[in-house]
Amino acid sequence: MTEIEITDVTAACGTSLVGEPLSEAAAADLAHTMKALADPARLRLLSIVAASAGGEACVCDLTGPVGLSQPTVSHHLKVLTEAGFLSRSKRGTWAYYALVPGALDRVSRALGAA
Amino acid sequence: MTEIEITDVTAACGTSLVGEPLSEAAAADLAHTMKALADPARLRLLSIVAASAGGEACVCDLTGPVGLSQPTVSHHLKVLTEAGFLSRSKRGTWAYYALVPGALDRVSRALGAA
DNA sequence: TCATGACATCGACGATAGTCGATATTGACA
DNA sequence: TGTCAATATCGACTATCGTCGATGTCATGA
Repeated sequence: MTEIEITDVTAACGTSLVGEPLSEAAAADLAHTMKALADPARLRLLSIVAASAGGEACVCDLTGPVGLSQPTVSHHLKVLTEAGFLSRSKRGTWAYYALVPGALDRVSRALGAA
Repeated sequence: MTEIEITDVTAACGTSLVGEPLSEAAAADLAHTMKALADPARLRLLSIVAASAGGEACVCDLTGPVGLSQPTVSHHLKVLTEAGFLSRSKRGTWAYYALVPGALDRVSRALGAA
């Protein structure tokens, strides 16, 4: 992989699990998106960011609550960002992560919810 | 793990990602449920079962479309069944798998959708 | 310019997951 | 009872993932 993929979650938009059989490509895209959510540390990071004041949090605010090292937290945030669930804005020395609006809703719809 | 877990998907019911920070246990439960959906083969199996006539399909109808060996398909179906997404009913020599109604909807709601 | 602090990247390790061939199990049928 | 067909389980291999310590990068401020 030579380039960073962004807004991966949009790739699974329009496809629905319960409609017709997923193509091989659509299944791979959706699986890649779901894989970003298939980790307890990443789910907790998402929920903590969502519950933070201003809807954003920096890495230093996240390492404590999840009980993981700074490199590990940074890695998980990168996975979530590349999957299209988080956005990153660097201000000074700090990197603030925020939920991408509608990203989780797109996954919900891909799962067949109306 | 000495016992088979059933209706795993119900464990994540009532919790929402965007509400308040997930507890360690809730995150582990939801991650386990999402992990069952984080594989292209399993997503295709779910969609094929959903699109089958009568809403159910036997293993022999599934090995061909997904292009995997019979033991591998059987393994994926077991994961989906233990996660609460599929139900298994054996009639004669055949094992028919069907979608568990509402299972995917519960995941959608856990993701924060209204 | 140099030191400090926040974050990202690297390299490595152990654990887990997906896949297969071989084999066991179970039900149907002659 | 014996054979065959459908499915499940087992054992092994490979690949991928989560985690960490060490190090690199960059902005701030003395």
